[in-house]
Amino acid sequence: MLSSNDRLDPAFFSRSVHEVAPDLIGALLTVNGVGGRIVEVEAYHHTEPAAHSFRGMTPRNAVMFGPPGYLYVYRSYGIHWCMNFVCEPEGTAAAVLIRALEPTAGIDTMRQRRGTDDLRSLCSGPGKVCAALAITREHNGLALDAPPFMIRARKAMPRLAVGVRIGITKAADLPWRYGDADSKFVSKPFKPKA
DNA sequence: TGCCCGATTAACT
DNA sequence: GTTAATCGGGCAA
Repeated sequence: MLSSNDRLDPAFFSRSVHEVAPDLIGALLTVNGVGGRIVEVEAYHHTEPAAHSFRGMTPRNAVMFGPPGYLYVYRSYGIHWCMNFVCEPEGTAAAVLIRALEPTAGIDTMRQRRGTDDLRSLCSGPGKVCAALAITREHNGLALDAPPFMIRARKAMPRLAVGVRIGITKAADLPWRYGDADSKFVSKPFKPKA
């Protein structure tokens, strides 16, 4: 699952999105050395209607149907980019959306790209993450275990939070949003445990 | 070809 | 809390 240098490889991503998603919380993600600690993600699976892959393969979502450990990038609301890690065995068409990072590397670069100095709003949302990391259509379909990407397993176990996904209307009740319960860098607070 | 709507964000009131 | 910005994908005709 982990290579000797703690880099996450395709075997890590070949598991269920519901194992991969929580395991990504606390992992380090950088693109060309710029990035931070993953604090919020969401899982998407072809069996539920909120997933882009729900209605089969199209030119846009083709990468989701490919092997795990690759990046799926799409344009959101005609304005933003969102990045996903393809998971599960090839052909499953499941992925994890990266929703928020705690900035740790290349902070000045991210401040410039985002046009703000506020650390908390630098990467607190999927569109913001891609803006800060300069992710665009060009990165769609690239392997995650090779430059410019670097994904390292977490060093310490965070307290996990789970909730419903944000900004969707279909399958809106599925609790497939995962986060670090103690991070203040998430896009929206997780509802406290009942 | 046309039409509707979205895995969002920032700037409003 | 509300809403405009902005455009490509997916589906109906």
